[in-house]
Amino acid sequence: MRSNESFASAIRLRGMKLTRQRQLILEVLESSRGHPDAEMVYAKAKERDPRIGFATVYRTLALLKQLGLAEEHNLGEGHGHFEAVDKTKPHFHFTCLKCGKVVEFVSPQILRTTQSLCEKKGLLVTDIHLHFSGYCRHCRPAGSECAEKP
Amino acid sequence: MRSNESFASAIRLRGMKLTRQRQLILEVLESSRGHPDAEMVYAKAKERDPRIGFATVYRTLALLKQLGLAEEHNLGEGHGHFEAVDKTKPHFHFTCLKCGKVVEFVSPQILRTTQSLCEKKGLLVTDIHLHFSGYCRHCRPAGSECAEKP
DNA sequence: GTAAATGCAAACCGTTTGCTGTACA
DNA sequence: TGTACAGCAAACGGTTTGCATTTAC
Repeated sequence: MRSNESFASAIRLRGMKLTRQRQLILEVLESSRGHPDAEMVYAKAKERDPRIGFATVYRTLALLKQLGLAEEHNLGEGHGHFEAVDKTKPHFHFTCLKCGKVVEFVSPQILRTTQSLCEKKGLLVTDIHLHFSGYCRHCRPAGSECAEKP
Repeated sequence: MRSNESFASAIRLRGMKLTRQRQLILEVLESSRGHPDAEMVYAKAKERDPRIGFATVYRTLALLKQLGLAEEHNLGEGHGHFEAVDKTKPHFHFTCLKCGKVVEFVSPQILRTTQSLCEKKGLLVTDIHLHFSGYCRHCRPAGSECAEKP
């Protein structure tokens, strides 16, 4: 909940209001371990505020994205998945095409390479969405050429 | 149109039929320079076959994806964009958040890093979707910290 | 008190599906 | 000629919007 104060100040800075629902949705997102979609956020929020509506969830998720407190990812399901941002830990996602498992990755090297590409082309990169898909250790067809190291 | 024969054989191998519409949609995709969405593909196809329908476009794009002849990308617009695959040239996309321009990237280093991550975790990667967003050279706010090299 | 946000339902938009007629093999 | 496909329109699912009401400030 440490981001609650920064949320409050960012909101007030813009002349917006810190409502019960907005706080709730941020809390739901921060306490979610995985990558909930809007429906899951709605369901979890509804447990604590049965009167909350879908529109509020979507509007608040959009607001959190704008404020840099949440990220939306396309994990290959055709709809958005959300995640509270921890700026100290940028990471990427792998989705198994068979079992649907999502694995998170950290790769400082990819961040570095991206930064260097950005500099070369004069681009200011604000977001990196790197999404792998394929087959995880357990769903991989036997004899596939990607060797597993012990 | 060099992929037409491989398209024909791939199709026949599966007991499917090589229709006028399927050939047309592949040709439209191959002759498109950018990253058309389904609607743009439909519009271009319709110029040459006014009776073609949306369903055929979607079904054929899905087929081309399955056969590895087309890729679908999320370029941050909330709907799919398509591209004919040139297997010799895997690349990534940057979208400018202000002017919408899409820049293509090649980075063997990122491919290598990805491959190495894949090996370490025992994952078989079949697809890499790397999408940057931010501001291009012309839309970048002045004084932004990402230095441009001459 | 007043501007902004909520909740509801309807609209929206990209995509998929069921069905009947058409055309490839 | 038989089977897969096309075209149409209706359904679908996720998301957005308009509007009356509520709420934070």
